Amino acid sequence: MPLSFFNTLSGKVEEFKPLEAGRVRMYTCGPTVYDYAHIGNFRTFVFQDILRRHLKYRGYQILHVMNVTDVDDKTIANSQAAGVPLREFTTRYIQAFQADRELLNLETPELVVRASDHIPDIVKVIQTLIEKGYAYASEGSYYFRVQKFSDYGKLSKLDFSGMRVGARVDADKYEKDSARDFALWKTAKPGEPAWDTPLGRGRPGWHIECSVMAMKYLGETFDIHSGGSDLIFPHHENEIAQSESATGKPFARYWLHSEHLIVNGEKMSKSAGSFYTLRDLVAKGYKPTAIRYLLASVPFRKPLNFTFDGLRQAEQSLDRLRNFLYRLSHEQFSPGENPQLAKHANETRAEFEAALDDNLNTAEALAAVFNLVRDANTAMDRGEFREGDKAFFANVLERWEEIFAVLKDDDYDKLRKGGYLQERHVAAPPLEPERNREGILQLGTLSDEQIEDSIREREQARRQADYARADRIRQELLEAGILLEDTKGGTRWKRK
RNA sequence: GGCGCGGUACCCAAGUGGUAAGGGAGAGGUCUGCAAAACCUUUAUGCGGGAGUUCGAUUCUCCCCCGCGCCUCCA
Repeated sequence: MPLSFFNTLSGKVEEFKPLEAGRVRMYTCGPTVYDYAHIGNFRTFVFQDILRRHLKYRGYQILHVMNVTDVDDKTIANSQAAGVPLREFTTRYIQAFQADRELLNLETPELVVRASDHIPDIVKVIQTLIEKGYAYASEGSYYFRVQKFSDYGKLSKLDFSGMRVGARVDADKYEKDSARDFALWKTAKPGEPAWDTPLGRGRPGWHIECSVMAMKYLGETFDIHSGGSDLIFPHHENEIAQSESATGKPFARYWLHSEHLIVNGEKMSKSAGSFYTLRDLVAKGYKPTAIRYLLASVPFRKPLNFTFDGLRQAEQSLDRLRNFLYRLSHEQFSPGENPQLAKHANETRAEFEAALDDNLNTAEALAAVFNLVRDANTAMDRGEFREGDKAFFANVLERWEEIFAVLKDDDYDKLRKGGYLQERHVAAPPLEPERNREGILQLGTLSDEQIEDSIREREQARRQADYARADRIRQELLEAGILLEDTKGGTRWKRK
């Protein structure tokens, strides 16, 4: 099957063919930076990351633009509440967002652009819309006249003919000719940030920034646009209306939307205590790579029910893969090659590639690799694995990792460098008094040297057949979050 | 009410008109000083419910039930 995606616009899985051979122009809706992003947001961002990684894997050169909404009602309200100027306030959250992205191994798009840096571009497009009769002014604000755009509703499949106006009454309703019209430009309100422009003093509406920035960097027609399913209406519908009215050309060709993450079967909510940021989960001791694994493991078109049990399962699954990787790199095998294994390795690569081509079926891509791992482990246990097979397996896993980016166990280093571990000085469970006094057995605080010292101590005890002491050391380390495994090649340790 | 996404074993989850991938968890076993890891065996005559089409449906059609989302704040 050729590379195919479910396109919201057509409602079908379609073969993907970019406008320009070998090149993909892609726009993704990024965060509104009024607070830390939550794991529901990251579900979408992980999906977008898998998307861009797979496109790269398939040899496309990518130009990926992600916006940051840094001027809207929420950013203004929160910055004012914090007593910090808007620009400074949003910059803080952009930095926090980038730090979270790095923890989750999300690649940085070629361009990350801020709405507030594009005011003149926005004004120009609004002026075009006014000239073409799609926009009108009212009390200092400008609105898009939805009725003028006959294709309105083609993305969301909403039928507006004869539909009564929704129960929710917008504050701007009486300024608009029609309740469905939406703001392109909002006139300045006292005390709010505003720009002096030919349109008057004010700020952009929400939707226009994406139309403007996407077209500025990607052209009037580009390949892929994506975001969470809640953006289909009104945000993306309005982007299409504005952009296509301004240019007379199709806007984005493929629209990809990820389904939402829910928590314990319900929408995340602060009042229900089910609202989690990445930091919240890290503070609870979960690894970012396990979180990425969980978010990536469910195909993007399926709602993902987040539970802590599910997160623990993800950790276990990931450990299985990492354990195999460890065996692969640390065990010695007899010389030669096992042709059957090499064949299986190559087949596995074809399988996970085909799975991803099929609308990014990550679950199937995972299954292919687990099947290979099981068979390789079996071969290793039976002595049928050969030194020459290593390369095939390493290659398959490396290729797989280009997409999933979860195998490298560098969470601890990244968390420490990012200052995340400061929140993790949790008191260790009861331990031997003299060790506890040293203060070195707190969770996540043992250095590699300290761990290796303890392991040497235990090795000595084992040689002397003092298993009680050896087991005690192992238990202490375990309580400090360090797991030991005695392998043929010596004792291996890892951070739980 | 309209539109959309789902409902597969204890949990997560793939998938197909021809008889259910994979992961986690549990149980038994092998290995190990013991663990851990790994391996082997085992856990859905069943795929929300009902009717229909068919030689045959979990997979197609219709109706119904349930969960989630959207219907101008929302990834």
